[in-house]
Parts: sequence; C-alpha cells; structure tokens
Amino acid sequence: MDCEPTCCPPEPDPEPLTALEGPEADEQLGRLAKAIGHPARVRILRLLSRKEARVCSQIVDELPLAQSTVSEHLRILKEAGLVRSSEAGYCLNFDGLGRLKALIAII
Amino acid sequence: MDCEPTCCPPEPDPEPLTALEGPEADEQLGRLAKAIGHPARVRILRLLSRKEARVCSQIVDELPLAQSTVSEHLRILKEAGLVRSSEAGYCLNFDGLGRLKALIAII
DNA sequence: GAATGCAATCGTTAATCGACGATAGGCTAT
DNA sequence: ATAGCCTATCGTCGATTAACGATTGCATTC
Repeated sequence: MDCEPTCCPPEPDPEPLTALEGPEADEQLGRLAKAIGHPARVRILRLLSRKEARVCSQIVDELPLAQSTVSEHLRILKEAGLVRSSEAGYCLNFDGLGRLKALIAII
Repeated sequence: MDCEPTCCPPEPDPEPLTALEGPEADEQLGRLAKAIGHPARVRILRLLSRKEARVCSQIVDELPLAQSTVSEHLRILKEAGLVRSSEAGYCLNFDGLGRLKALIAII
C-alpha cells in the first residue's frame, strides 16, 4: 500500500527533449520559472520533495491559504509539469524539475 | 578599455548568505524565479551571458519591445539581484544567479 | 439512497504585471 | 549653449494573477 514506487505512474507525456537554447527554450524556462515564482508554490514543492505531504488537504494544513487557493497553486504547478498527480496524491515531476534545472544551469 | 574585468565592480551588497531552506529561502527563491519568469527576461539574461549585448540599446535591438519596456525588464532583473549595472553597461550578477541555482538545486 | 469528506471548478474582487508613448535627466560632441 | 543620443521614469491601459467563498463532482461510508 506504500505508494513510494507507484505514486506516479509511467510518464504519459515526458517533457519534450527540446534544445536548451533558442527562443523555444527561453519560452519554456520562462513558463517553468513563472510557475515557481511564488512563495506558496515553492513551499508546496518543498513539502512534496520531503514527502511531508501527499494530498491536498495536508498541504492546506501547512499553508495559511484556503483550500481553493492551494488547489489553484497545485493546478499551476501541474500544468507547468513540475508536479504530477495520481490517485495516491501529488508528487514531484522530476522530468519537469530536471528540465528546469538544466535550463537554468546554462545561463 | 575592455570592461571584461571591471564591468561590474566589487559587490556593494553581496547576496546575503541565508539558509537554503525555510520560509525565508522560499521567499527568496520565489522572488528570483519570478524575475526570470518571463521570456523576455530570459532572453536578456542569455544575451548578457553570451556578451552579445552590454548596453540597453543593444538589447532593445535584439528584442521586439519598446525601449521603455526593456528598461523595465532590466530594472526587475537588477532589483532581483540577477543583473548589475555600471557605467560600462549591464552584466550578469553571478552572486544572484548562483544563489538561484543553489536554491533550485535542493528542491 | 443519503450523508460525509475531499478536491476541482466557478465567479468575483483587488492587486499586480506588461506594454507603450511621452517625458525628463545626463553625456558628449558640436 | 545647444543639439543629439541614451536610458530611466511617469502615467496609462488592458490583461493577468492571487485570493476567497460558494458550488459542484466524485468516492466512500452509513
């Protein structure tokens, strides 16, 4: 029942292997950075990375925000490809996260 | 006259050596990420990193934006500590950039 | 089938952002 | 001094964001 290995199933849509430079990469880095460009979303990512939270209600408990607001932040993170969700809850999307790190690293 | 070594003089205000975790670090990462969370600002950073541009007018030439808009983007980057300016023009602030990379790396 | 609990979505509001033109400040060269 | 450039700032406008409460949708449990 431990969701450790199965929390987030095989990538249905792995972050496209586009170049690390050029207008497209700039656009992508812009989107990824914008997604984490809010303290609440940074906190959410950290909670997920420390596995201190998995489901939305746990995150709500940790933040001074309404449930609908947290849900919206999760939506933004998911849409950006930094988080993924399954029936077991939320977890980091290491593809998106890795892509972000790679894009930033070469600046 | 080459501005390579003197482009950006000694740090007047080196990015404070705060922790990489905790609410303060989250806040800081949020601010840094927000600053690069726009395609135009990403492009500016890349131009500066490749030394393809140094002064505002050169950047304006490279982007489909008005001078005032570019100036504003530069202000945002400078305020975030990702860029610094001197009489020689703009250049990357490696302190801020390094801090950003460090903060992202541990997520 | 009804009730409960959790999460997503809707609708609204205030605040912030992005972009621009116009203007002002500061140099440099005439 | 003035004329010309370059950049920062101001004022404005529309678009986007952040936050909330209310509502809906979906399971699970009674």
